[in-house]
Parts: sequence; structure tokens; C-alpha cells
Amino acid sequence: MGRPPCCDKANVKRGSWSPDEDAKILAYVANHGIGNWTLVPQKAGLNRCGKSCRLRWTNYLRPDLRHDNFTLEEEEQILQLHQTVGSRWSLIAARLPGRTDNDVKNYWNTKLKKKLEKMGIDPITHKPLAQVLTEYEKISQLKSRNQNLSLNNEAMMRAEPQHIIPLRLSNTKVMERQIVEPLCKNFLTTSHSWSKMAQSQANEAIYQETVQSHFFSEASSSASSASCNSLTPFSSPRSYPSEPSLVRFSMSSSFPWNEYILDDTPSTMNTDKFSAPEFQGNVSANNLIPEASFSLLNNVRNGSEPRLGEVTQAKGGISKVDHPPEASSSNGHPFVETILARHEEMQTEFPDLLDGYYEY
DNA sequence: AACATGCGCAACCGCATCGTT
DNA sequence: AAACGATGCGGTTGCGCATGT
Repeated sequence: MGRPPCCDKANVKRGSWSPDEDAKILAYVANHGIGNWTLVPQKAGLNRCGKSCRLRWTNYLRPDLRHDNFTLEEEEQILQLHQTVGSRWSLIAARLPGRTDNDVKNYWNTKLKKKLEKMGIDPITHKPLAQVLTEYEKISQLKSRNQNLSLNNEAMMRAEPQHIIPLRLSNTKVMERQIVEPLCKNFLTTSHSWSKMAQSQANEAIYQETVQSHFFSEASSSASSASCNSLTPFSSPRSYPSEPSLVRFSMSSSFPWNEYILDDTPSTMNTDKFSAPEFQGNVSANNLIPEASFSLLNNVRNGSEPRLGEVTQAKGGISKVDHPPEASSSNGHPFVETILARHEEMQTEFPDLLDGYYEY
């Protein structure tokens, strides 16, 4: 039963690779190609674990890898993709030819994350830090208020389950498997556009079923973090804090949101970076997500980096940073206008529930 | 010049999933 | 069906170099 262990971990070499070892891997791959990495150390004459060999090849020796600095275009792409899929480095790297997930991850952790923080942007939510803090405060207040009132949330939710579904994020595994993964796969690896996905009744059914069952069945658990509470459903679950935060999903079947995804391509969007076929039709979907970080980055490049004070002046839930002309803007955008109108409408209907939350 | 600190990157670790026995 | 290894992935660590004091 089973297989023998790939290597004797106690007796294999670890640490940095020598040029000689690299040469052996390269020679082996040139002769035999890639496959069964557990056999590589033995066949190539290396005293290394097969896993280590695979890593060395994947992250460093592969001939198609680029070892130069990241370009501005790549930087923008990483920001946008991170905003969309979170810290799914392999997915992001798949969009950047010649880059590995390790490269992207390192670049994010050493450069981009700090850059965003310096600009007053939360690198997890891509929202202004002041906004994130405000949200967290309001969520904390709501939580304690609900505890004090012993509010019968379940009865309330059953009364309007299709409308507003609070979702505890402490257990995101189900969401990842049934929602995030399929969407990410569609978004990143196929010709399926967001508009097609939006049209998919099957997706919506899975989405509703999953989110509802998740909310009604899950017991909250785990540790705490204060940084991230208002998230797009496409952020990486692994990046979520475990604090049982609440995120609302607008699930009103009467609101034809997918129509807007189909048709609203902002005229001011810089379309160059979306010219690849896999991005066709995806532009609008990006607008569903706050673009504060991307806009701010552009401002920095234009020499007009906003100060934190400017960011905190914002109000109302949409990005408060002035967008440069080339970045997409919510101003005058039918989709966003409708969302805002809907927001106001629902705020009137459910003032307690909606107070302080963001809708995208 | 010597030491401390910070930074960037390569490598490792641990987990989840899938495939094999 | 169960046990186990292979693989893929994201998070973390450690080392070498650069910069600051």
C-alpha cells in the first residue's frame, strides 16, 4: 500500500544551490524532460529532495523565466489582479509571462504592499485605510448591538433572504470551492467573459444556495484581525482575517445587475491593458470593485499622490479618491448610478442593516 | 571601520488535493 | 476504501547584500 518516501529528508542537502547542481538539473531536464521529480535527484546525481529540485526548476532554472525587474505594466496588472482574486499568486503569475508565483509574491510583499500602505490604502481590501477602519468600527458596533438586542436574525433573514445576506467569513472554504474557484477559472483562463458568467443562471443558483446555506448553518469561529472587513467576494479566502466579519451580498433577483455588466463599458477606461482576448468583456466587471489603489498609483505616477487627509474626506461608500482621467470613474456611470440609487432605496427600507456597509 | 538595521530574494514549510497502490 | 506519496500552492524564514548610524 502507498509508495516509498521520495527521499531521506535527514540526509539531503538543503539551502542555496550551487552552479554545479543547477547544471545537473538543466542537463537532466534537457535529456529527459519534466516528470516524476522524485526520481530526478537520483538520476541527475543530486543529493536533494525531489521537491526541492522541482522548486529550483520552477522558480529559477526554467528557460522561459524572466529575471529582470517588473515593469510598470506588470505592476498595474498585479494590482488589478490582486484586487480581483486576492493573494492567489499562481493565478496572478499565470497572467504574467515569464514570472513565477514566487516572483509575484515577493514583489507584492516587498514593494507593492508597502507602496499601497504608504499611500494610505489597505493592501487587502484595496480601500483607503480610513475607510476600512470606519467600516470595522461600524461592524463592531453592529455586532455588539445585535448581541445586546438578541435580535432574531434568522427570522429576519427568512423574511428577506434574497435581498440581503450577511455572510460570516470565518469559514470561507465552501465559498472558495463553489464560487471563487469557478469564477477565477472563468476569468483568468478561458474565453468566458464576465458577462457570460453574469448570465449564467446556474452560477447564480449555486451562489445563492451556497451563500444562504453558509450563513444559516455556520458557527462562527477562530482568531481575530482588524484589517479586513468589507471585501469583494473575489478576494482570496486565504487572505481573509478570521474575525467573523459580516459581508453583505445583494441578491435581489429583481435587480438586473447583469445587464449592466453586459453593456457598460466605461468610455474613459484605459483599454490597452484589456486588449487581450481573455479580457474582452471583463472591463465592466472590474468596476464592481473599488479602484482606489489603482487610481492612487496612477496619481503617484502623475505626481499628484493624494495625502491620507484627502482620502479621509471621502464619504458615501464609493472610492473617495479623485480618479485621473485615464482611470475608470464612477461619475456619470449608469451602472454605478443605479447601484447608488439602489443603495439609497434599500437604505430607506433597511436603515439598520445597511448603515455603514458598502455595496458594489 | 564596525556594527545595526532593513531589504530583496531564494528556499523551505505545511497544508490541500489528487493520484496511485 | 484506506493509506500514502506527488504535486501545487500560499505563507514564512533565512541569508546575503545595501544602507544607515
